[in-house]
Amino acid sequence: MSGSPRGKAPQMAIRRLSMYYRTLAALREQGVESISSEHLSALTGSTAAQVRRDLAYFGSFGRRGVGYEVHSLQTHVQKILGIGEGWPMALIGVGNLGSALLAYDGFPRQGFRIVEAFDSDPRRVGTVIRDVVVKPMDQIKETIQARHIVMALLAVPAKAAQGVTEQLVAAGVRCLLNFAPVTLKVPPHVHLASVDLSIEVEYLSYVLRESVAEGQAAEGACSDVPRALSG
Amino acid sequence: MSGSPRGKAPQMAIRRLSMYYRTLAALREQGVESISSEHLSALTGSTAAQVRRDLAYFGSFGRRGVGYEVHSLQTHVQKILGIGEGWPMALIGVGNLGSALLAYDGFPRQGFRIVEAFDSDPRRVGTVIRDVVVKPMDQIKETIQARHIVMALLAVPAKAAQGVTEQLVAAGVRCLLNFAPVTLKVPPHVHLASVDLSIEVEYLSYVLRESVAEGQAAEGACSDVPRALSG
DNA sequence: GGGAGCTTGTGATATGTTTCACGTGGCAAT
DNA sequence: ATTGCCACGTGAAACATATCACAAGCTCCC
Repeated sequence: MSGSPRGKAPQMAIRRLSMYYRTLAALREQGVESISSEHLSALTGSTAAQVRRDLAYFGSFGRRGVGYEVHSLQTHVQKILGIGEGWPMALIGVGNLGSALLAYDGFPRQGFRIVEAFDSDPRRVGTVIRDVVVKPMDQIKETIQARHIVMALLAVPAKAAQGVTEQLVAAGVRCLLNFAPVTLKVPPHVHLASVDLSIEVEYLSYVLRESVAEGQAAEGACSDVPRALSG
Repeated sequence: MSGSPRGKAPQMAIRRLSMYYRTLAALREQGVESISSEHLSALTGSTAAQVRRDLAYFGSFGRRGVGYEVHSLQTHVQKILGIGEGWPMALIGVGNLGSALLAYDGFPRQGFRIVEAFDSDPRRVGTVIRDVVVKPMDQIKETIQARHIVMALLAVPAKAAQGVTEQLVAAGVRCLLNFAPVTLKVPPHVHLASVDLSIEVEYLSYVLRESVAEGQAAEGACSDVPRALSG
């Protein structure tokens, strides 16, 4: 019954599943065949109960008294997350950050690939990075529709972000990962996640200031940042 | 009484304050002098009650019947977040991502500056990017201590991350923003936040899969990703 | 000065998430 | 077989966060 959620999983649970997945992959490479919720939680900075609960949202994958079989659990988590569907991705904006995203080997390793890249700068159009040819912006719609791309990475300047978003939505994109420091408006059927460096740095600035202000040593400042999946 | 929190603010509240801050800065550039919680919430993808509550954790900055004075509120939020303390930052790892971080203009704009960069690759050591000279790894400790750097951005390969982290902690760093896809272990007095691209993409993959599976049109798929500060 | 209309700040409430604690099932060894 | 131990799965409790709804306070206008 691995496909039937009992109740719906919190977003944070999904994010933790990603971490479990990565850890399981590493364990498998090391030849580890079985693991307990206790051990897995130690490796991912979670708690044993949390690991069990997170998995329980989707089914029952372990054996009482024994633990989880690494390979089987990895496969289940992979299915849950939709890794391996091999969703092709488009990248918009091939500046410093965009280039870094193209080169990021974490994506292909997890089964995601940037198959198209776009930029508005004529000097970048036509260049080839990591086997991907940079195309001009006016080819977004036809390319995305032709290749049935549903996920896009948005690495354009803040000012251009909303306009590009609308083009992408019009082209049929269903998921957006935004790197621009702006609040994007998208229709309800489009899913949006954002990586906002300023927010992360300012959050650290806040906790730093707070811990300095409150005598620092006192009340063992928690080093965990739940939302940011510390670690 | 702007400095006295009544109860402690949730992490998410802090992250939203970052968004309010950015929005207020933009409003000020546009010459807007006053704003209501209703309007501010619309601009940041929050709700009016949430805006008021988030601010109320730190004081009472508005005027009933009127709203908030943009400049004054921006100043207060800036103080709360510790922006303007001008914490100098160190960057470890000047690969694709590291270079992008050096070039990211969102940091200086918000008052954060990368003042030192390090890399283990001899070919990169000595190069200058954005006025920052790349130094070898063995100078981490002395440099960080000499310049009293408390925040570091970690853009090294996953395998090197834990080792470098320990060097940084030993050097006295208090805050780490980690970009490597690993679970870092840090002592309790060190604050840690992570940006993990695989987690973001896999989360989108999950919600996409979910929305496709559940008939997609049904029950207006929520496009908001609280943790990721959608938009 | 007084009333109308607006928006904040905040108790109370509802919702969501994590943690606890233990029943259940499974393995190993005697 | 029986005993002892282990670790999962899960209802219930505790905790955290978000939402509601309204009293308090301000401004403007008459």
